Amino acid sequence: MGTSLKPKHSDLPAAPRPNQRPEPMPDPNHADCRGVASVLSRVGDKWSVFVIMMLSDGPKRFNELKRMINGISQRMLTLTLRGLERDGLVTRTIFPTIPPRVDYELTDLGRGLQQPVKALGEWAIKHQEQIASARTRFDERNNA
Amino acid sequence: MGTSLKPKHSDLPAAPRPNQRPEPMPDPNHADCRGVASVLSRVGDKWSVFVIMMLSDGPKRFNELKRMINGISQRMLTLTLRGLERDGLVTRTIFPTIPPRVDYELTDLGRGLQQPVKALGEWAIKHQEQIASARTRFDERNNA
DNA sequence: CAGGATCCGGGACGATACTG
DNA sequence: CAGTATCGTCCCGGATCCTG
Repeated sequence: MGTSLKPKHSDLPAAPRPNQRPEPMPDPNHADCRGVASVLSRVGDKWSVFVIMMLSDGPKRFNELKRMINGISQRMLTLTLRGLERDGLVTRTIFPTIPPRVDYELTDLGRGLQQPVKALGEWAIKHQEQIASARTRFDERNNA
Repeated sequence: MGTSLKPKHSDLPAAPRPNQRPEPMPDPNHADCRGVASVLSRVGDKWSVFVIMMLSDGPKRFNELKRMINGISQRMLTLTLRGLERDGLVTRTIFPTIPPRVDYELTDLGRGLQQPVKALGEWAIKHQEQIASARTRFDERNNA
């Protein structure tokens, strides 16, 4: 698989990323497939994307992010940040002050990822109406 | 959220897309957020991406896709194709022959989506080593 | 303030069996 | 061949309580 650690079955507390399954491997021409898929999963993860977006303009603190994203639980924020940190997309800097302070910041890699993601986001914005109407049409023509 | 139909709670049989949750809305500046997020989810969905890839070079039949993707269950293939069809990314053409034959083909919209997706894929390939090593480093430095 | 530990429901997904 | 129906499992993710 590539991403997860497979703690066997249970709910490993601080799991770096409880994502992905055993990964049956779609048998592609390129063996890169798995790695690519795991990156795509990152992008498909709503929270990860939002966090990356919020970090666009400089480092942020934990609760700062939590407030900005509004709707994320602290559990998911922690998990998401751990995942991003694990992939080398964000850095986590601890200030041993009291009360404690932790800053999260995009790495160069993370900033690099922003570009293709934004491209996709712009495509999404540009075509969201087409998609929305396609959906309603499909739904209408397809229920009693 | 924009993608699903919310059959209330149960497992609606032919649900266009049993994906996504109630969508707490991350309170972004742009209201586009939801629509964009749903598109990103599409891309994050491994199967959807693979199907789109396999359809790059012309229309394919159901079992043809199933064999090409190898590892996908017919259930997920059906669900995935329905989702893509619903979003107007692929078309479904039925030939009332016997035995039945159904062709799936990318729409212009679907082909358009390929480009940003490929951009992302290329980024992923280009940096997968960085990410992989970041992961192992993270994992090593972080377990007893 | 930043996050670990736990409990728990619901939905995603696979496997199997059946149909037009 | 191209699906649909049903069942069961797993695990994602929210809510809550606790700590340094």
